[in-house]
Amino acid sequence: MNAVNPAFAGSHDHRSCISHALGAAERLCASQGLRLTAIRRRVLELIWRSHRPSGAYELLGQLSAEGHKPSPPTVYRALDFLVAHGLVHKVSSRNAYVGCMHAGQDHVAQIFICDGCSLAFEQADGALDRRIRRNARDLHFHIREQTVEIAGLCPDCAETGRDD
Amino acid sequence: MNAVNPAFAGSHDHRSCISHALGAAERLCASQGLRLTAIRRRVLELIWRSHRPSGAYELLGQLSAEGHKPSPPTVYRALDFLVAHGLVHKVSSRNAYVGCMHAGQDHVAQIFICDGCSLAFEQADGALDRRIRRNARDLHFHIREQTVEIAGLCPDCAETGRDD
DNA sequence: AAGTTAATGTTATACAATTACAATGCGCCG
DNA sequence: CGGCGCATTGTAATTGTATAACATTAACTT
Repeated sequence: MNAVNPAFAGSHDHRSCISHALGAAERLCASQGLRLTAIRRRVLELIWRSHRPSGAYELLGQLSAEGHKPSPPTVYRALDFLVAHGLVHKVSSRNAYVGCMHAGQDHVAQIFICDGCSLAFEQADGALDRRIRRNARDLHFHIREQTVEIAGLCPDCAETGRDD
Repeated sequence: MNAVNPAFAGSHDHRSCISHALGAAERLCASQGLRLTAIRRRVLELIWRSHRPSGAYELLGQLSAEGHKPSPPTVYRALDFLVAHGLVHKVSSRNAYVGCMHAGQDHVAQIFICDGCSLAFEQADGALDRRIRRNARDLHFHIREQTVEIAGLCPDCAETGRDD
């Protein structure tokens, strides 16, 4: 797993990232009877423009630039939908949103975010998840959600000395 | 480690929590040549009033109530100081701050936060930390900071069915 | 005492998120 | 077809969170 790292690895065919993500979203919505409406789809596409987490108002700005001019609740509702159905992850430490690389796969994600270039990479280490669940069990704590975010420097930025 | 859970365990002598935290802060500042100024100390005390993460504007309100009337940057600067020196942890998933239970002990914390009563409990599982560090190393990622937050229900709230 | 740096004060603003309510679209059933 | 019910979107206002930029004060150094 995680043999190659699409986000941190040198270059990758990002077009296929996008189409893969959109395809997965469509399949997931179809299979679960969910509606991937125009805004939801558009927000998902915008988020997938890159592997950098997007802020809600950044997305709002991009939608406005297209003439669409939605207001905050519209964007937040789309984001809520996408997050709720596992198509997008919220990056709490940045108040931003990034496309999920394992949509529809039932996983717990850990997200690495580079302080230099802002690229994010998602990992799904089951052993890590289990360790956290075990710790919770020992505390008699019932987990609803895990937030695991690791900030630092990606290989590129570490090498070139970029640090913010 | 973590034999007893001061936050989730039934009652505990919170007065000693506070004095322990303040004492640790004073010792740490003394030993590192840092200045635990009046606001910084006051903010730390306010944070330690409970084991529930406090929002910056909540602290601001409490300071105002005491006649102190600081403005946001003042509080954020105090918080930045406390976080930077490991006296307080930021709980990103809640935009709030909670006292660190292992100040000066060089650890990586995982924070459990109850959706029911908002109590937070800090754990420092070294094995978990090492696992994350190992994953990072495999990705050639240089960690600056880990954010590990687990939301759910504490033993009490799980039992009484409180869920928000 | 003057110079230097850290800390705080002040004003304004940027960014993030939600509340409350209105309007619209869409499926379904009679 | 027409109308009911529900999900979705639109709109306006507000609340909450955080920072920028610059002025002032306090403390430490020589």
